[in-house]
Amino acid sequence: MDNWDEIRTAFQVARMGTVSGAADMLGVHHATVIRHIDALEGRLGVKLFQRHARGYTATEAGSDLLQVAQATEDQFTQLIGRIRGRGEGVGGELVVTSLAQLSPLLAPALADFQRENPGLVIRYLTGERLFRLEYGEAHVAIRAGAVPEQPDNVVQPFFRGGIRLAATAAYVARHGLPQNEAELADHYYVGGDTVVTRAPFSRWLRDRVPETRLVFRTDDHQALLNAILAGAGIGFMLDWEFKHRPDLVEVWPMQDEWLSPMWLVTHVDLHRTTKVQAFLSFLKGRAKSWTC
Amino acid sequence: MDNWDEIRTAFQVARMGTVSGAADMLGVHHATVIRHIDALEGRLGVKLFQRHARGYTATEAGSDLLQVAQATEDQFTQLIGRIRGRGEGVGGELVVTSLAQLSPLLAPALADFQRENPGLVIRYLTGERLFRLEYGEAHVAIRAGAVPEQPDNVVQPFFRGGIRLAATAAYVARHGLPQNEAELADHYYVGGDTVVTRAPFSRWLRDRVPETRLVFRTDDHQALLNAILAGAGIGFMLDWEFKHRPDLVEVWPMQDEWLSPMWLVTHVDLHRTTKVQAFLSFLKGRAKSWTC
DNA sequence: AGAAGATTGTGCATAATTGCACGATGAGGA
DNA sequence: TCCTCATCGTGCAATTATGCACAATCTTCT
Repeated sequence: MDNWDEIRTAFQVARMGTVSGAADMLGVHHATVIRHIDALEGRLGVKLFQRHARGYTATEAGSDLLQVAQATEDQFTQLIGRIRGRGEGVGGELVVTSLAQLSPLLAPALADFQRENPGLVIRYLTGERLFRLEYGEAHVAIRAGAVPEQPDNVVQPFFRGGIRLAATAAYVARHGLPQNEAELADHYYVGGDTVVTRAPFSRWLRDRVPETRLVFRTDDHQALLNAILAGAGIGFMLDWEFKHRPDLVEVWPMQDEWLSPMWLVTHVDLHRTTKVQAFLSFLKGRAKSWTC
Repeated sequence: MDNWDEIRTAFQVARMGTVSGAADMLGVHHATVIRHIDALEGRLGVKLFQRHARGYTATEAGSDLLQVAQATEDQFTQLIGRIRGRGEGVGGELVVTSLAQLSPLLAPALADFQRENPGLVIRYLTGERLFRLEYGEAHVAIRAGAVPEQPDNVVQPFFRGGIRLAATAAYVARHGLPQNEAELADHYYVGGDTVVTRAPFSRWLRDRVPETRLVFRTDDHQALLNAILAGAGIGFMLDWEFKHRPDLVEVWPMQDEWLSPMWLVTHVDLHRTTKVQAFLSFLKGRAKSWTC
C-alpha cells in the first residue's frame, strides 16, 4: 500500500464528515481532498464514502479505515512527542567511548552525570577497536594523541593527562632508582603486549630501554596496573592513579613530551543536541581537576 | 504531524539501512528519499539518521520511528486486505430496510440469505421513517408505490404484492359479508392510526367507508394483524399472510387498483458491489413465488 | 596498492500535484 | 415557496515534487 497521505486525507474526511472540513483540517484545498479520495477508492476498488448533499458519510470500509487511521495518528503524535522531547531534554541513551586507561577517571564522572540526569542511561564502551562515531556507535568519544581529523567529527581539546613512571616502594627497595638515562636500561618494566602503542611516553621508553627489559606485557589495562602494584616492574600510569596509591614511588620525573593531549570528539549530527552539549560541559568542568 | 509519506520514507530507510535500498523499495528516485529525510529531520529538529559512507544508520529517534512505522505498515496492510475482501466477497454487514408490512416475507428470505453467506451480518430496519440510502443508512431498500426518483439511487422493479381484504370466519359469522359497495360502510375495520398512508388500497377504503368505521387503529403492523385475527374487524393484508391463515375469509375480491408495485432501491455507490448484487439476485429469485 | 562497485549529494528539466475560479446541486429557514 | 448558505465537482494555471545526470566519497576485492 503506497501513499499514506491519502489514507490520512480519507481519515480526516471520515472524521469531519465533509470534504471542506477535512480540507480545512489538513490545510489544503478541498479539490485536493476530493482527488485523494477518488484516487484511493479507485486503487482499492471499493467506495469508502457515500456522497450526498450534506457531505461524505463513511461506508463500512471507510469506518474501518477511520479506526485504523485514528490509531495511527495517535501513534504518530506520541512518536513526534518522544522524538522532540528527546531532542530537547537529556534522556535516552548516552554512549561514550574512550581508551580503557581513562576508565578510572571517566567512570565516576559518568556515574555523577547519570545521577544528575535520572532519565539517562549511560553506555560506556572501552575496547581496542576504535568505535566509529559516523556509524552511530557512540555519541561522544575521548581520543588521545594527534588531533583526530575525521570529516563530520567535531573535535574539542579536553585535557593533557599527566603521566607518571612509577613502581612500588618494594621494587625500589630491591632495585633502586635510575639516576640517569643510561641506568634506565638496567630496570624491569611493565607495558603493553601486542598493541604497538603510538603514545609518546611509550616511544620514549622504547628509545631508551631494550625490549627484553619489558618483562611483563599485557593488553589489559587493569592487569597492567596490578602488575606494577605487585612489584613486577616500572610502568606508566595516569597521574590520577598514581596520586591515589601511596605505596608507589615516582621513578623518573614527568617529561613534557609524555603528555599526550586528549580530545573530545562528537559527530556533527549529534553535537548540537542538548544531551551531548550537557555532557560535554559537565565533562569539561570535571576535567579541570584532572589537568596536570 | 503532517505528511505521513515522509514517515513512510524514513521507515524504509531505517529498515533498509541505505537511501538507495529504500528508493528501490518505494519505487522512487533516491534523490527523493534524501529530500524526504532532510525535510522530516528539519521539521522535527532532530537527526533521525547518521550519514556515513555505507548508508544511513538510525539514531535513537530513527529507531523509535522504525518501530512505530512498522506497526503502522502492518495495520495498513491488514486494513487494505479487509477492505479489498469486503469489496469482493459477501461479508460484513448487509443493511436492508422496508415497510414493516413486508417483514413476514422478507425475514425468512433474509434468514436464508444469511445462511448461504455465513460471514454476513444482516441488519433489517423497519420503521415509519424513510431510511436514506444516500446517507449510508441502508444498502438495499424495498419501497412501494410510485417509482422512487431520488438521484444516485438505482431502482429495479421488484414484484406486485397481492393485497387481500379479509376478516376472520367468526367476524363473518357475526356480520356477514358485504354484497355491494354500499354495504361496505356497514362493517368494522382495522387500519393505520397516525400515518396517513398514501397506499392505493388505503385510499380505496377511505373513499367508501366513513372514518368512524375504522374502529381499531394502530401503526404497529403486528398489532394490526393480530387485531384482524382477533375478529376486531376487516383489514388489508398481504396475500402471503392471508394464504397461511385458514380461518380468514376474503371479504372483497382483490382489486387491480390495490396493487402497489414494489421497488428494489440501492445507492449507486453500492449497487455494483458483489454483496449487494448477490442479495438482489437472491431476492428476485425468491420473489417469483410472491407475485400475485 | 589499485580498480571496481556502491552510496550519497546537487543542479536542472520535466512531470505531477495543488490551488483557484467557477458552476451545480441540495438543505434549511423566512 | 423562494432565498440563502454550504457543499461538492471540474477545467486551467501555478507551484511543487520528482527524475535524471553527474560528481564525490568510501568500501572492498584482487
